Amino acid sequence: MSKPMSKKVTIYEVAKNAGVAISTVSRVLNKSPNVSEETKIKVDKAIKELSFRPQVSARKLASKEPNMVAIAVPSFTTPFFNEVLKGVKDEIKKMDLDIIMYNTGSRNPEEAVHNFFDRGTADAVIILSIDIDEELHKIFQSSRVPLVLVNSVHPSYNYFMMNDHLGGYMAGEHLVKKGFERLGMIRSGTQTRASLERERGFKDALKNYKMKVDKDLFVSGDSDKHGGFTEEAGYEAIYKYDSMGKFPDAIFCANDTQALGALHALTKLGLKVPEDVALMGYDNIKFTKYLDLTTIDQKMHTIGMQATSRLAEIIKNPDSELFQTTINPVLIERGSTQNLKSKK
Amino acid sequence: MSKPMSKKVTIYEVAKNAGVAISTVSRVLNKSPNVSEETKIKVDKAIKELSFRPQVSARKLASKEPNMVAIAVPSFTTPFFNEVLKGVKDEIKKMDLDIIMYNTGSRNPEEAVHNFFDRGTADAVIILSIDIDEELHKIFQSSRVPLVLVNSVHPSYNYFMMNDHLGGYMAGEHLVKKGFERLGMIRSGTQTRASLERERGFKDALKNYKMKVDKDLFVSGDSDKHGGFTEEAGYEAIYKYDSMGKFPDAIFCANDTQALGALHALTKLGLKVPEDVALMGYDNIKFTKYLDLTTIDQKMHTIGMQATSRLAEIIKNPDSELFQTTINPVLIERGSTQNLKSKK
DNA sequence: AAAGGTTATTTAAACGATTACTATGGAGAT
DNA sequence: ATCTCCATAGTAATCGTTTAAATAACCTTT
Repeated sequence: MSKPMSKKVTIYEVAKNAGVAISTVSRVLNKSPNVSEETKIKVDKAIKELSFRPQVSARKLASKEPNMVAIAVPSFTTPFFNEVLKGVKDEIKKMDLDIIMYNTGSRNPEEAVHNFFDRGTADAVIILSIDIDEELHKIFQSSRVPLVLVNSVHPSYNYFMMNDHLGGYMAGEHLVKKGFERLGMIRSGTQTRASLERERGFKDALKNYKMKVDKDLFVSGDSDKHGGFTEEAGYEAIYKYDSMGKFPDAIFCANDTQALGALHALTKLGLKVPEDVALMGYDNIKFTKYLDLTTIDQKMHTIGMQATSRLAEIIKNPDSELFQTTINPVLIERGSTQNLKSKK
Repeated sequence: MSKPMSKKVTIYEVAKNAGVAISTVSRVLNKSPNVSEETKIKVDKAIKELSFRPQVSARKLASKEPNMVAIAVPSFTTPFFNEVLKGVKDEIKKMDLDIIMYNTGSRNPEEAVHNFFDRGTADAVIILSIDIDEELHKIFQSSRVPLVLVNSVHPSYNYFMMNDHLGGYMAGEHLVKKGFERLGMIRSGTQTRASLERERGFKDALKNYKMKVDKDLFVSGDSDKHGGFTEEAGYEAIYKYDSMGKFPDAIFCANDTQALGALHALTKLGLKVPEDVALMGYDNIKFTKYLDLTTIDQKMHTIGMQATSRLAEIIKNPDSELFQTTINPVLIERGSTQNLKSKK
C-alpha cells in the first residue's frame, strides 16, 4: 500500500488475486456467458483493485476476432472529417471496437493499408475522401481487408457517397425560387468530381426552370491548393467577376470555405450580402451558421455512423452483398440568400 | 502464381522460403550485425517475394524496445494541431517509430493514458494543449510513461510551452508603435491560461509605453464554447463595444478565430479594417495570411519537432534531467494594423 | 445409488514475433 | 594435428492474451 511502484499487471496477477485460472479471467473480460455470477464478481473486484487493462497487442495476437478499425483520411483539416469521425466514434462505441486514425497525405493512401492492415494493426478500414485507382484496388483486393468507402465510389466496394448532383440541383432550385435571375457559380480549380457534379446539378436546375445559363458567370480562382477549395480561390474568383465588370445576382460556391473567401472579397469591393449579391456555400461547416450563410448539409455525422455499422456487418459476414448508397443532402436556408431587391 | 489468395504470411514462411531459421529472419529485420551478407540477401529476397510485413502486435509483445508514440490532443480542429503533428511526423520518421493519434475530447485526457499506455499500445506520449491536474499527474506518475507536454506546464514533466506573455507583449508593443492610442482586447470567455497570459503581456506593454489601460475596452463574448476561442465569441465581443458606444482604435484578439468573427461583425456595422479600427489575432492560422491579418506565430511545427526529439531522449534515458522550455513567438505584420489615420 | 446431462472451471496449446543461449564450422595460433 | 576464438546460424523460451479440449462439480432422473 505504501509504494505504488507499478510494474505491469497481467492477467496472471488478476487470476492469482481472484483465486481462479487465467482463462476464467479472460472469460469475464470477454463477457462469456459461462461464468458464475459469484466468480465474475470476484474477478471484477481483482481487476478493479489492480486496475488491470488487458494488453492490446497480446489480445490481438491471440484472438481472431477483429477489434480495431482504422479510418484513413487525406487530411485532418478536411472540413467534414471531424463530423464523420464523430459519427464513427458514436457507432464504434456501441460495438466493442477500438479506432485508430491515419492521415495519408492524399498522395499514397496505400500506405494506410501497409501500415494498418498488412501489419495487423487494423482489421477493417474506413476510407474517407480518397479515390481508389487501379493500384489501390489491387492492394485492397489482395489484402482482403473489410473496407467501406466514404465520399468516393468504386464498383467493387461498399461505399457511401454524397449526392453532389442533387446538392447542386437544390442550390440552383433554391436560388431560382428566391427570385434571383443572373446565377453564377464558383467552382473548384482542378476538375474535382465533387465540384463537377455540383455544377452539373446546378445547371440542370437552371435549365429545368428555364433560366439562362451564362457561361461567364461560372468561374474559379487560380489558386489551386486543396483542389481550389480554399478561401483564397473564392477570393480570387470574386475579383474575376469584378474585372469582367459583370456580377451575378446570386453566387453558388462549391464549398463553404470558398464562400468565406468570396464574402471577404465582396466586402472589400463594397458589395453587401445579400443586398447586392446573394451567396451560398456547401458543407454546412461550423462557421456558416454564424455567418448566416445559406448552405448545403451533407449530414456527415450520419454517414459516419452508417458507414461504421455497415463495416461491422462486413466484418461479421464478409460475403454479404455490396451496399452502395448515395446520401441526399439537405439545404440549410439562411440570410445570405434572402432576396431583398425584387418582391416577386 | 495463379491465385493470389492471401493468407497471412508470417516470419515462418519467410524463414522456410529463404532456408534459414526464424531467428535469422528476425535478425535481418532488426538489422542485427551478426548476419552474413549472403544470407541477408536471401532473406531480403524472400521478404520481398512474399511481401512480408511483421505484425506489430507480435512485435510489441515480444520486444522490450519502445516503438510506438502516441500524440494526445483535445481536438483535431485545434488550429495548430496539424502544424504540431507535421513537426512530430517529420521527426518520428528519422527514428524507427510508429505514431498514433488520439483525441481526448478535452474532458478526460486520462483516457488517453488508459487507452494507450496501460494497454501497452504506446510506449511514450506527447500531450498537446491539455492541462495536467492532480488526478492526471497521479496517473502519469504511476504509469511512468515517458511524457512530453506541449502547450501546458507542470513542474514534474518535460514541457514545451508557448510564451503567451511575450506574445501579448509583442502585440501591445506593435500596436503602440504603430501609433494607435485607444487599445482594446478581446479575450477568451473562460479564464484560460493562454488568454490571461496574453492579456497580462498586452497590458504590460501598454504600461511600459505609458499608455492608459481602459478596462472597458477589454471584453469577451458570451459564447463559451471552446473556452470562448470561437468566431461567435469574437462576433459578440464587437457588439459589446457597439452597445457601449465606445470603440478602440485597435483590437487585439486572443486568437485568430475570434478575429475572424470580429472582422465579420465590424463589417456588418459598417466599420472598415484598418481604416476605422485596426485588428490583430494570434496563432497565424492559414487563412489569416489571405485576410491580411496581423498575427502572432507560435512556430508549432518547430515545437512538434523539438518535442519529439526530446521524447526520444527520454525514452533512451528515462532519468535524464527535466527539460522545460518556453518558446518565443514571432509577430507577423500585415495590413490589418496599418495606421492610415494618424501620420505620426 | 449409478448413469447421464449441464454448467463452471482449469489445462494447455496457440498467436507471431524477439532474443538469450547454444551449436557449428572454419581461420589462425601453437 | 589440436586448440582456441569468432562469426554466424539455430534452438527454444518468452511476451500476455484467447480458446479448444479436458475435467470437475452439481443436478436430475431412474
